[in-house]
This record gives sequence, C-alpha cells and structure tokens, in this order.
Amino acid sequence: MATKETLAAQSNDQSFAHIVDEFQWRGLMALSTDEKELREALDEPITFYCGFDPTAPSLHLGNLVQLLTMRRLQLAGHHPLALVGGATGLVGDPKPTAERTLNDRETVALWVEKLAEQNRRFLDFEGKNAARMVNNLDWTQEYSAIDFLREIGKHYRVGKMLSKDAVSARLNSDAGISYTEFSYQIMQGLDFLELYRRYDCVMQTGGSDQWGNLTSGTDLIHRVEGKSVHLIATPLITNADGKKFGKSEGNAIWLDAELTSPYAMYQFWLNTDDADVIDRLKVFTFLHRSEIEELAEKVKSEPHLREAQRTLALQVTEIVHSREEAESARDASAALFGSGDLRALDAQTLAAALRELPNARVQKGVSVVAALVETGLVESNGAARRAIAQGGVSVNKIKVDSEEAVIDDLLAGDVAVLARGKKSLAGLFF
RNA sequence: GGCAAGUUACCCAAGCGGCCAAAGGGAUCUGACUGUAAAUCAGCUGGUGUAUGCCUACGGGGGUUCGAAUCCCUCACUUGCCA
Repeated sequence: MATKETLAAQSNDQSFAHIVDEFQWRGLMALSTDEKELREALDEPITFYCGFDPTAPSLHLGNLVQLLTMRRLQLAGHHPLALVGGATGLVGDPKPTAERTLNDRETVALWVEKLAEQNRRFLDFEGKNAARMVNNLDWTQEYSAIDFLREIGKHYRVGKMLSKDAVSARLNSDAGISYTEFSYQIMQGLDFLELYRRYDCVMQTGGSDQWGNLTSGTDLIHRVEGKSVHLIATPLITNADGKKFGKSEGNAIWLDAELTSPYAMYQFWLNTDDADVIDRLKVFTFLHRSEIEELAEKVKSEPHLREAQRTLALQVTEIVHSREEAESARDASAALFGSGDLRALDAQTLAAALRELPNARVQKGVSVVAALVETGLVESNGAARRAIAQGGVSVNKIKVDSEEAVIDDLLAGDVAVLARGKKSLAGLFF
C-alpha cells in the first residue's frame, strides 16, 4: 500500500490545548463518559479500542469516521487496538429495522480477514505506539455456555438490557428481536472487559448509535473490576438535506477499490453539498483549523469554484487509497468534466482518464444501447432505451437522440466517452 | 403447546378470483434551472426490439380453477393474546 507517506504526513492540530478540544471542534464527540475524567485519562498515553463487525466484505464511509478517529488518537500518542468482530459478526448487532440474516462462518471469517487488511492501511502498526489487531473470536470461542452465563450473564440485568435503544426500538416494532441479537450487547461488553484485562485498555470509541453497546463494556468493567473506563462516541454523519450520508445512487461507498473505485470515491466527495462540506473536512481530513477556516471563507465568497469540495475529495481519496490514485482521479475528473473539449485531449491523457471510469472494450459501430449495458451504466436494454428517450445519454458530450444510434465517432486513441446523466461516465475502448 | 393476525417490488403500503407487472407515498434515476451544489418544477422506474406474446415477481412448496397476489392445504418466519 502506498499509504505510508500519507500516514506520515498526518498530524493533529497543535493549536488545540487538548485533543478533546480538537475532537469537539471537529464535531467528533457526540457523547462521552465524564469529560473531566476523560481529559485527565488522555493526558497520559492510554490503550483504547474500536470494533468493526464483518457484516460486509468491506468497510464503508461510516467506518471511516471510526478509523480516522482512531488515527487521531494514535497521533496524540495513544495505543490503538483495532478489533475485528470474528465473534460478534457471527451474532449480529440489532439493526433498528429488522433482524439480520446470519452469515455462515466461512463468510464471516473471510470478511474478518478483509476488514483486518483494510484496518492496516489507516493506522500505523509500527513504532512506539503501534496499533495492534485483535479478534474477539479469540476469547469468545473459549467460553462454554455455562461459563458465559455464570461469569458474564450474572452481571447483566435484563431490565437495563431491555431499555437500550437498539433493543427497545426492536421490541416496539413488529419485527421483534431474537435472543441472539438481544445478547449482542453482552458480547461487546465482554470484549471491553477482555481487552481491559489483556492490554489495560481503558477507552473505547464508536458510533453514537452504538452507545448502548459501548456502555455495556464500561458497566461490566465497573462491576467486575471496580474500575471506571472511558468512552467517546462519534456522531452519526447526516446530510443537511436529510438524505442518508455515504450513499451514491442508493449504493454504499466502500473503502475497497474493487467495490468503489478511487474515481467514484473522488466524485462522491466532490459532489458534497455546500452546507455539509466544512463539517466533512473536519471529520474526514487531517487539515488543521486554520486551513479549514480558510476554505469555509471560500465557500461563502466563491462557492462556484468549489475549492472546499476539491480539497475534500483529494484529501479523502488519498487517505483511503493513495496520493497517486487520488491525483489520477482528480485529473480524470478534470479532463472529463472540464471546460469540455474532449477532442483537444491527447490520446494518453484520455486513455488514462477513461481507465479511471467503468469501461468496456467494444467494436466500432456498436449500438449506444449495447454500450450502455456493456459498461454497466444501465442495467438492461430497456433502461438504456429509457435513458436515451429521456435525453440523458451522450457520446463524447454530444447528446444521443435516437435509440438506434451507433458509435462510430472516435476520439484520439480510438476511444469514446459515454455518459448517462451528467455525472455517470464510462469509457469505451475500441 | 393453543388461538388470532400477518409475510406484496429498494422502503412503507393498497389490492382479497379475471380490468394486476400489481394503487398511493417515500427513495433512486433523467430532464429544466445551476456551480459536477441546494431548492423548485416536470418525467421515468421488472426483463425481452415490440410480441392482444413470453419469462420473472406478491414468504417456500403443493392444490382448486378456463384463470390466483387474491380460495384451500402445508411448511417457515413475525407479532399479539392465552397456557
């Protein structure tokens, strides 16, 4: 991974007297345990953890908030434990809407590997406060049901478990909740206890929607070990227009380049709403306060230049992928969206840009409909014809006005740029 | 274990023998206006190049019927009440 330089370049903003101040300015602390004690605890290097459950083959943008929060704490001198949920992934945390479908063990094991691999790119696993990777399957699978019930279950009061939002929401919905998912909070509490015992881990970070599961651990440690440990919960990222953050065309933005290309990642951030872009810079980049405040001014004074969005897109794409890939995505974006004369571009630039896009190899004279389907820009021939009928398709920036149109007008290097709508582009190689 | 209600497309939800590829809403998508923004307005949204066709789809399987999302049986799951 080419992210070593990227990691090395990251830093916290030293103008803040305390990391908690920076977290608050960045809007990263939605909830926490007692702030005074938290600040005191963070004055010395501590070990903390954050867990990631394998519910998919890749982490997504929601997880990125956690990864970057961990990295900020690492930069402040603390020791991160990145936990992958080999055990909790087999159980499943309660979603607000419905019971999860259990994945089989092989799938979960595979996803655990993938998540661990992704984690390694965002934290430094070398040096004096190197991050470490742990898997809760390591201590959970040793437990017999009897031991679990006697040693752990005895510390949990059902009344309290029922009162947790994640559980009560489900009890009050017509989906109900299984004992399996109901038990999830205990598993997570056990994780914290184990990490406390094994690594002297005294803090956990996570999303605020996980608050009930986070406090499960602090309560358990308090009961069993008589010790107060700490929590920081990051806010759920929401868009100003009320739509769900982290989705593009209804699909999640993944951190895996196979699932979401660097170009798609760049485009996603570039399209950030003015009303959200400054908040995003605070949460998703390591830019310091002065730099972000400068960009905030520019959003007000010259919004059409979209400098904040450009900066955000480049920064995050670099963090998730690499500087090279971020720059390629930026250049491709500039070439394809820019002032617009595709014919002025030389073959090499054009080919490089098109490789960033979904693309396909086709024969000269291919129908536009077939090309749309081939590149994955639409899902079926019918959808392709519909898109053309709606005036949403263009080839080399020239609108296609017939469903029977074919492509025989090529750009330098025998390529063509196919577009569906304004933002979905694909490359055609002949 | 018993009884009752329920399981419809991405989500919510109507339909209760043919007029159902399935109302309505949300969401996505497209167009106009723009700054690759927001808001607003308009339109599309199962597949198949065009067939009163065929295929897929109303939880799974089976049946009744000329015809089933709709009726029956059965299995699974969900919720509620009773034990």
